[in-house]
Amino acid sequence: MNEPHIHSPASPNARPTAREQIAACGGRVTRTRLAVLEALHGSAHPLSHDELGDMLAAEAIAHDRVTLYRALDWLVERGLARRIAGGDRAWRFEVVRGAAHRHAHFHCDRCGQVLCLEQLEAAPAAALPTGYSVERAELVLHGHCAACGPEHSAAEIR
Amino acid sequence: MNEPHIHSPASPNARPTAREQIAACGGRVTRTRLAVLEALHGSAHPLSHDELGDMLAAEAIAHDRVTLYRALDWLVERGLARRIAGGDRAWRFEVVRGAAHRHAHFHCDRCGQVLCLEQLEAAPAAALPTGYSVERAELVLHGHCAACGPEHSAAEIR
DNA sequence: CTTCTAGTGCAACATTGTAGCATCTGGCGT
DNA sequence: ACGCCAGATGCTACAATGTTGCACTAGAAG
Repeated sequence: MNEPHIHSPASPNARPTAREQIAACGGRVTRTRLAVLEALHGSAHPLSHDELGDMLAAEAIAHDRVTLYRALDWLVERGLARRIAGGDRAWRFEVVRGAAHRHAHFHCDRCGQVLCLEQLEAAPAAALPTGYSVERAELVLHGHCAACGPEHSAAEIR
Repeated sequence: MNEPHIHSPASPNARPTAREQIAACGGRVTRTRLAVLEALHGSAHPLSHDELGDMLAAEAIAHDRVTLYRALDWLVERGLARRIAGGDRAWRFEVVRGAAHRHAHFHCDRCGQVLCLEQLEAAPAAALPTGYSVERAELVLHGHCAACGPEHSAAEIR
């Protein structure tokens, strides 16, 4: 585990660029990693593989699903991104903004959209049997987003 | 764990048997549903599809993965069972014991075991954007269980 | 510019879950 | 007890998501 707090020499207080973040982790700066990290930085909500794949395809960058998987794995492993398990069995990814900042997520069961709930902190450990150790907590609220409506069956959506 | 087998059709206050539960939902009492529901009732922790499949195979009941999927879907749909998303992309299932009783779960990232944390209620809604509605909250703690050890890499453990 | 190896791309595979359809059977009426 | 038939089952085939192995490409260091 290392410190991704390497700032650009010119602007020590600014958020490091994607390029700087990648280099600071000892990895090569490749178009795939760059594009993925920038896409995550630019998105208001966590992105699925599929969404990222579409974005990269639009930029004619990644021509392979596997490359994307590996780039994401690398980002997660280096602490630059975080993996979130949605209700379906597809991962979502978001950038890690603050070191210890963990927030809950909202998953729309209708359209699959995932939203960050910055205000809601995932409450950590309660009474666990001895020998158990908690590394992280994931709090996911399920329901319907505004676009999908509270209850009326909007069959035409999606 | 706490299975008081005191369920006769004549005692309306006791917990209904699996057979009664199924019949009460308007479904046919088949060996698959019966075996699945009883397996869930008898288990201290949520069971994965795989585990259930093995149990049914041992009893020579379900000869098909699909049948098991459908039986579980039916139980969930009728409110007799509940589906939990683990860290991997396999569902776990547990019986619904009390109508509104929702508890958190612990997922061992090493062996995949899931544990119920009865004391820990999944804290519901916080500030959500207008138009969003929450149906349920899932709180999952991730870490290592006692068998897998807190940090030493026990490579021989699955 | 050359070299070394991390990263990429491809193909094949693994796991988990669904769809369609023929067959069987639990519960019902007779 | 008998037969009916929609609901359940058991196939096979398929879909979605993620992983592994290996040959090839291209960052970046010298």
